[in-house]
Formats: sequence, structure tokens, C-alpha cells
Amino acid sequence: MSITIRDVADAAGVSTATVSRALRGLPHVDPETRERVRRVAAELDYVVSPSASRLASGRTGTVAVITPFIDRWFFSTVLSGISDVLQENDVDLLVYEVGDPGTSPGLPAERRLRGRVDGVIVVTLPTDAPRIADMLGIGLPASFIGVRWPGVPSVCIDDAAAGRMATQHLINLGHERIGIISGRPQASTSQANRALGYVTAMEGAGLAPDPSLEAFGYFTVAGGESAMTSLLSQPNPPTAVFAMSDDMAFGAIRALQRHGIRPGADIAIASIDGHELAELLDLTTVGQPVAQMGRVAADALLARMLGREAGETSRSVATTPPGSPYEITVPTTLIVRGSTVPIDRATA
Amino acid sequence: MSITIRDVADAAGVSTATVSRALRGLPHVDPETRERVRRVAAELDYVVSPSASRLASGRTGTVAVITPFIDRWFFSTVLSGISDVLQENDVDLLVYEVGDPGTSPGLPAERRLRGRVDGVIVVTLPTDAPRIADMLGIGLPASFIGVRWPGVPSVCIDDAAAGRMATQHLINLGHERIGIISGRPQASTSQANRALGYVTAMEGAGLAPDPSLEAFGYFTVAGGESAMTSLLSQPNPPTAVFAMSDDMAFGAIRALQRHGIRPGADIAIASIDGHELAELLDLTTVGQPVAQMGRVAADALLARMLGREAGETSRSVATTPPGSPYEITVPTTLIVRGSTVPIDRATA
DNA sequence: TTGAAAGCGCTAACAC
DNA sequence: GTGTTAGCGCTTTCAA
Repeated sequence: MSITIRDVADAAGVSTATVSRALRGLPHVDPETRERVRRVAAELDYVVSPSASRLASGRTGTVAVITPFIDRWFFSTVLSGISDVLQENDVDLLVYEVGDPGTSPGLPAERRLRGRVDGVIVVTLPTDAPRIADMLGIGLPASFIGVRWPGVPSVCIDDAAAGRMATQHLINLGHERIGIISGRPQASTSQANRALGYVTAMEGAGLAPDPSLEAFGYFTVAGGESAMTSLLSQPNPPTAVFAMSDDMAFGAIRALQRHGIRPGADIAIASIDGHELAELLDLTTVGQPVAQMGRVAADALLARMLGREAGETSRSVATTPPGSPYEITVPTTLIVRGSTVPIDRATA
Repeated sequence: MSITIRDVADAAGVSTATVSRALRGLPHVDPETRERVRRVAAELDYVVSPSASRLASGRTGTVAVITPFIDRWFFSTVLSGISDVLQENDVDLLVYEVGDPGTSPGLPAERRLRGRVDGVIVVTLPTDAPRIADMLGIGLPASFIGVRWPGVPSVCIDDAAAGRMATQHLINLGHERIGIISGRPQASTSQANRALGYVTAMEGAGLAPDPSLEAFGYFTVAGGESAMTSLLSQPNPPTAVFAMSDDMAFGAIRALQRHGIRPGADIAIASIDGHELAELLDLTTVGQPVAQMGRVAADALLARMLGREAGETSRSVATTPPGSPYEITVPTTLIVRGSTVPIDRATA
């Protein structure tokens, strides 16, 4: 049937061992021999059998990405970043979509990964300890996005800083009654930190966060819409709102539209994400370099797998505080748009 | 190091062949034996070595998806649908992101796929003949999304019908000067058909399509914005616009906003896609069942690979015209929203 | 620098 | 119903 290393060896007049060495660029091969082998292999259109190679070497040249979703902006963007780096390094990308951490069966039985990949990248929003522990149980090199884990390279933004930045921006605009649309009542670390940033900024400005001005949007558009609706029904509604994610802010904007309230002009809104369509909706947001996060995580993983230092990508982009070499923090930037305008001009 | 089939065989007091049969659910195994083998395997936490299994059997249990992008709504949604079906069937998903057909290096060297997967799903928008032909050259079972190819199961919408539906809707609303935002000047089959639908509807209503009312948006938000801007600068601008994709319609809406023109009230807009965020922007669109398209394509591929008939998914959803068993057409539906309101009420 | 040969762990005939 | 055995195609010592 198909061409094997044996065929190439025979045609080149060498042993299969030499073909293997020559084609993989290993040292101790006569340049002339190598050239000849290469030529013959090309002529024969020889392709190494991945199965055989894997079985013999124990390496798969494949990385798995475990992600709750692939059809949402954040995740598909991360995935795309990961894909870039892996492709550059000639590593295959296996994708496992595992669903919402809260409701779904969970990580693919870690047993499934065994022998199938050389490393894993786990993307999560809420921390999901048991599953992750399981995952690491098989001793595969790993890297995380969105969660810190001791001993595992993890790529995160500074959630507290992001929350503070968004809130401070609203404060600077002159707002005092600032509502907050959180994710879930049961806060993940990431969510808790965003809330912390909000509180810090408020208190720093001498403002007391009003508990009645918090609503939950469950990180979805629909959730954000009802959260905003409930905020609007307060006796004394906020003049500005900080939403923890762009999706929830989108929903909030929708709620405003339904009430005939103009975002920006009547109520200020700022959130976190840097969603592609935030620009379209003229939404002020704290942008995170999502694709970069994927790239950096992939880079960190490859570094571990190949036992080399992290490559270009992560060195140039990330801020790695000394002392915690695995905790990679990527920078965020405030993107000001029409949903937040100074109070003076707002009513003009 | 790790547990092999040998260990299980010894522990269960049978041969490796029997273990293999028992664990894979093959017939001709004493139920009692099977049970014992299963128990022992579980106790030992035995996992089949994929590499060894692949090498011996020639099957990989893996499917590759070739897609231009993974970080765009349409593609990530398709991918998610594919992922569903593959996961149900215990097939691994390998993703190759190949970039824009126009500018990128192209399909992963088909040689890369050889021996690595049992089948391929190709997702494309514009037809890209040479690459696809290459792809099929290696004789891998395949299925396509968005492109027809002789002898290959392909999942598409009826583009002409979709274009007609959107345009007719605008006509029914009383519009006569209806502009069109196309993709590229060099039309793909799919684009050409959408345009055909537009023309058909216009002519059916006794309206002559005005060439000066066509602009190109290159299927991007930014492109849609400038296309709409140019339409607005016409001496006699359209009162309604049909955009070939939601992204371009989004851009068009943005252009309207910048000009202080209200979509729906001042100019009607309808497009094709059923993008998740179309609802948010109150955009009328012809929805395609994107995730379903992925599921159906995966289903069709598995059917070919396993030599069985297509499963539930594709039978229930798709319309397969007799005589062309491979040309699967999925239904579209017009979703009417605020961007298209009757002319009478529009100015109210 | 190159070759010989022993696996890698499993599957699939084939025999019993 | 179960065991024996010959590979699958490559990598990797170990010698030469």
C-alpha cells in the first residue's frame, strides 16, 4: 500500500535507521547522505507514519485544549491564538469542548488524554478545582488560562486592576451612584477580584458601594439584560454601571434601549473584555488581549514540553512578577467609547 | 512504566487477544470472561495505547476540520456543532486553521493529514478549487460545508432562496429602491446565488435592480460600513438595503448611526446569517442553522467513514433532493426585527 | 557515520 | 470462545 521508511531506505541504499536520522535532522549524518535520503523521500512522496512514530518514540506531537465552549467570542479567540503558536511549532491541536463547568459532565476523562497528547491547555472561567486536579493527576505538562494553580503556568489578567480601572473611569466622569453587574452570586476568584477592584475604587473616592446596586447577569447577554432591568427598577437607580463582562453589558444596553434610555447620554456603562462587537455598540470596556492569552499559554506549554525557555510571545507580552515564574499576567487597557461620556456633556 | 494489555491479560488469566476483544465489545466473547476482563482492566486503571492501537488497526479515531478561521462567529459555531457529534461518537477533533482562502498558504499540506485522521471536514466560504482538489487527492473520506463538490457530501443553504427571501421582505414592506451590499467583486458561487435571489425578487416585483445601488463589503464589519457609506452618498440613495452577511449589516448600521440615520425608521436593512448578536442590534436577518450545519456535516462524514447511513441529525434536519444524495441543503428562516418595519409605520 | 535488531503495545488472522 | 502469532512502521540502543 503506502510508502514506508523501508522503501526509502532501499531506494537510497541505506538502513532505515539512517533514513530516520536523516529526515529528522539528527546529528551524526553525513551531509551528502542526508541530502540523498531527502531527495529520495521527496521523490517517493514519503510521509512518516504518525502512529508508528508515536508508538516507537512515545511522543505524539499533539496538544489538547480543554475548553468549556468553542462558540463564544472569548473562547474561540483564545483558541485561535493557541492555534497560531501550535501551528508554528508544527504541533497538532486537539479540541475538547466540555461545556459549562457548573452543569456539564466535566473534563474528558483524564484517561482519554493519556497517550494521546504531550500536553494540555485548560481554559476556564470559574475555578473548577476537582476537575482540574484530576486533569493534572496524569502528570501531563499543562498550562492554564484564567485560573491560577500552583506549579502550573497560568495566564490571567489582573482582575482587580481591571475592575478598578473601569470603576475609576466612571468615578472620574463624576458619577457617584455606580451600580455593578456581577456574574454569579457564588463568585469565582476572577469575579471576586473584579468586585474587589470596584470596591477599592469606590472607597478610594470616598463612595460607599450600595448593596442594592448589585445585580447578577451570569455572564450572558440575557442575564445582563435582566440585571439591568432590575437595577432600573430601584427607587434610586444608578447613574452609571460597571458590568463584569461585555456580554452582560450588551444585555444591559438592550435593557436600556427597551426603556428608551440612551447609553452614554442617560446612563454610563463600562465593562471588561474588549469584545469584538463592543466597538459596534459604542461600549467602553477594559480590553484584555485575548488571542495573546492563548498564544502565551501555548508558548508556556511548549516551553515546558520541550524543556526550553518560553519563546518570544510570552516574554514580550506578559508581565511575570519575580518570584512566581508561573503566574503570567497580561496587560489590560481601558478603551473609552460613547457609553461613557462626562456627565456635563451627557445631557447636552 | 504504564499498564499494558499484557498486564491485564495476565491478571485476568486470558490472552491479550481476548482482552482486546472483550474491551472493544467484539462478539464471540463469553459474557463472564468479558466481565472479568473489564473488572481487571478497571482495577488496573488500564487505558489502551492509542498509538499502538492505531498502528495495528490503521484507524485513528480522529477527524480533522479544516477551516479558514476559528475566531469568527460562523466558523466557531460550525465547529461547535461538529464537536458535538464527534464527541458523541467518541471521535477526536483535530483543528487546522488555514486562514483566508485568498491570502493564506492554504490547506495544511495534504501530506500532513495522511495517517493522522480517518476523515476531513472542510469549511469554506468562497470556493477554492485547487486546494480542495489537493485535499481530496489523498483519498480521505471528506465532507464539505459551504461548497458543493461532486461525490462529496456537502452541506449548504439555498443561497438564492435566502437572498430572495430577504429582498422580497423588503419589497413587501413597500420599498422600491433597494440597495445591495455584496461580498467581493469576484463572486463565489454562494455569493452569486445570493445576488441571483435579490435580482429574482426585484424582477418578480417589476423592479429593475439599479447597478449604482450595489456596493462591496468584503464580508467584514468595516467593509459593510464603508459600503453603506458609499450607498448613502448616492444622489438618490436606497430606502432599503440587503446585505449578504450580518457582519456587513452590522457595519452598515454603524454607518447609519454615524450619519444620524435610524435603521428601521429611516432605512430598512435585512441580511443573511442569523448572527447571535443580530438580535441585540435589532437586525432582520435570514437565519441559517449554523451549528446544525456542522452537526450534519459531521454526521455525513461519520456515515461514510463507518459505512453506515447518515444518523438522526442529518436525516431530520436536512432536505436532500432526490438524485443528488450528497447535496444536503439545510433550511433558512426569515427573522424579522426592528431594522425592517413597514414604510407607513417607519416614519411615524 | 552507519547498520542490525530489539522493541513500542496492540490488532487480526488463523488455528484450536 | 479463546489462544498463538505475525505483523503495523518507526525509533533507539548498541555495535561496528
